Amino acid sequence: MRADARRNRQRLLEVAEEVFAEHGAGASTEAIARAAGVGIGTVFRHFPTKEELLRAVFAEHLRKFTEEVESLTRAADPGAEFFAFCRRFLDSAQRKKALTEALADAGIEVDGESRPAKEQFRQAMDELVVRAQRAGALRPDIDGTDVLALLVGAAKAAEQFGKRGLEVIIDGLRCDECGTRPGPSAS
Amino acid sequence: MRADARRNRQRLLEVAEEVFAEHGAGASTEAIARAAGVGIGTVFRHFPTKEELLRAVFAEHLRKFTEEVESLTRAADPGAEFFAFCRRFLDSAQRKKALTEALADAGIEVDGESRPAKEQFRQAMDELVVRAQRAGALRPDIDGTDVLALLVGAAKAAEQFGKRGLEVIIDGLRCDECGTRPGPSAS
Amino acid sequence: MRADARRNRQRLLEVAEEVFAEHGAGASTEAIARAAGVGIGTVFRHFPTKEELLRAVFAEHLRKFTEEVESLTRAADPGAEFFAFCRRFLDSAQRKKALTEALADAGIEVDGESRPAKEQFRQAMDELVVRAQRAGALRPDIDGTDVLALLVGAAKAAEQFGKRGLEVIIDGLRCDECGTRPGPSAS
Amino acid sequence: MRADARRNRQRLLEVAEEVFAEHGAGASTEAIARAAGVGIGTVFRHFPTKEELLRAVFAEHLRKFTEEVESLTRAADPGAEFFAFCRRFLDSAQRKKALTEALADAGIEVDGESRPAKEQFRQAMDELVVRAQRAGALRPDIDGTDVLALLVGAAKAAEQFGKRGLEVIIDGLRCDECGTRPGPSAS
DNA sequence: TATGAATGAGTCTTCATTCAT
DNA sequence: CATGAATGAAGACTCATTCAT
Repeated sequence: MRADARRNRQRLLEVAEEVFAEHGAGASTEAIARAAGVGIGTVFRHFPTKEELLRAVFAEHLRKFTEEVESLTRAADPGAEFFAFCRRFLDSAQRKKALTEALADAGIEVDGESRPAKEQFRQAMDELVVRAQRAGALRPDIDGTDVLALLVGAAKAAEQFGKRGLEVIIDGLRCDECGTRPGPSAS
Repeated sequence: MRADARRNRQRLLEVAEEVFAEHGAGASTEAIARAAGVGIGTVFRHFPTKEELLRAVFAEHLRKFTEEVESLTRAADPGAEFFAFCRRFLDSAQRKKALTEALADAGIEVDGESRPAKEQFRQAMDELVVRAQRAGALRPDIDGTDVLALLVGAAKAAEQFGKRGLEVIIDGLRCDECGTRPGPSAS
Repeated sequence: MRADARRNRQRLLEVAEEVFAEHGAGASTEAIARAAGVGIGTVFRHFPTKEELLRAVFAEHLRKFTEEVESLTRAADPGAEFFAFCRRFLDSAQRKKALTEALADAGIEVDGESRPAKEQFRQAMDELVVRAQRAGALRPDIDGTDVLALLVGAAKAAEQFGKRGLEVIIDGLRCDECGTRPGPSAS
Repeated sequence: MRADARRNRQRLLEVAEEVFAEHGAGASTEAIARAAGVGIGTVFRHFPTKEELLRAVFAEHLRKFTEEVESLTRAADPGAEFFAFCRRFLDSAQRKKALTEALADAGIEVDGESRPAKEQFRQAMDELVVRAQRAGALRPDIDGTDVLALLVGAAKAAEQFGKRGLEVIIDGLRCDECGTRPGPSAS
């Protein structure tokens, strides 16, 4: 029986991610239940509040995202991989405005449960950044949080203006002229 | 009597800007009426639809913003002035998330009335950018729209992460090494 | 000054008749003010309540209608004139559903002011009927009120089904076979 | 659970018929909810729009009415039964002004769902009329739609003037003197 | 007196949440 | 556990009526 429940919960999370991504956080709980093929009561059994559902969806999103970032730290060319990651981020952000905005909130809300997840996520980002910096591809005066901020901002900008802004940001991040730039040389 | 009405309308716009900026576009019309100290009927008399109210608030915001940008094109040092403007933008965007997001939409919705206002705004931005580029302070391969995109993105990022991201963007925008950078040298 | 007022009042009555006839009694007072080219305050100065406006419009309608009916009692051929009147009634009722329905209420509401008007109207109808009856064209067991009822009903029916129903009613009203019909011979 | 819902829906229909009949279609949805002893949300769950509620009430009314008419076509004396039906119609129309008016619209609105119901209703009326005509009790130059029109009109008239008008109409419908009347002898 | 801005009760409708089945 | 019917607070919008100008 609990297998059913777990399967339902998972399905709900996936469907909700889909629906929220498409219609924003304003999507009705009923719409999600319908899309998941369950009764609305089931949604509220698993997530007693719409906010909790949103939180859970975001947590799942964060989890998958963290996983991806972590996997990148095993890349051969950290510099190239870093910038490829940036571009990939924008692509995926297209269809997930709401979630990307939620991702932006990763810096703020410090309530219990998702704390560790956020911490892990930040560590992964930092690791990614540090490796690229060590490879001399990335300016040394920023950290993972800064990069996330810039990417979220770039995604926001891309919503309306296309992705040209990202290239400026990337140029600002590069360290091609590390030696000549006045920026600090220590992390 | 029309003086009263105009005063009320103006007051409503200001209050609505305040309220929307604080609580987002989801703020209830009633809340705005309350904040303005008028009955709800008055709000709807001036703005027959919530959307029209939002539009009007945004139009006012855009107008003031355009004015500011235009005033900058008379600055002595276009380069310095440009970067100062960027920083000022972020400061003012703090208290106006919703409006800044609406500003982002300036690129999209092309419905009748606000069209000219947007066009004027874009021209002002372009002028600002071109002058900074002529002064050799700004990379030549971008235009006013790109800058707006980046600033909106930076503001979005700053909501959660502070303003450090802006510096990266600014570094990406600079043209200290115009000659050495691989970017195109023509506008 | 009072000339202005009187002219305004008259104009309002006419316009209101028009508007109520077209959009029903649900038409907004503001719409009437607009159509009359006056401020809404003026409407309420002349008719302190929407209901009073409706009443006044109806009273005017009734007055004109009574006039017409009275003029008919001077006709040469009372029978022919009577049936012509019936047909004319339907034609004019087309564009004035709401008023015709209001006319139906002439039988009911017995509040002060319009009492005499209704009485006068009923007398005119009775006179019209009696003359047709004396001419042997109309069955003798009905009175003006009955005829009004039938015409109002026919008008209602005609809204949806066309005017064929009227002919049946007319056949029922005729007295071609007065002698043979079992109906009572006294009024 | 669906049993409950069905019961509620049925109850709502009945109550709504009552309320609309008494206060007209302008009666507030809230009033109906109150009268039915349910929350307003329940009304909107069953009938997502006030218009849909009105439609449903009318459809139910039409259904019952059609049933009654159909049952009459099995009567022994079609002529007597026909006129009895006319009189009964008026009686029932008393308490259902709004619905009777809606019935009048049966001739007009031709939107999807209620189409078949209206068709069935009209057939039943035609059958009723034809049988009375075959029995020599009804003039042959009219059909079911005409009769409905006349009855609706008579009901409207009766609202204000009582039922005497109906007798005139009935006299117009009779065929006692079919041979002598100038009306056409073919259907 | 005319005006039209202001008012707010009332209307339809949505949606998160609860609970009987 | 799942279901979906019931709930009612809240939101956008309308309109008769009042009143300052």
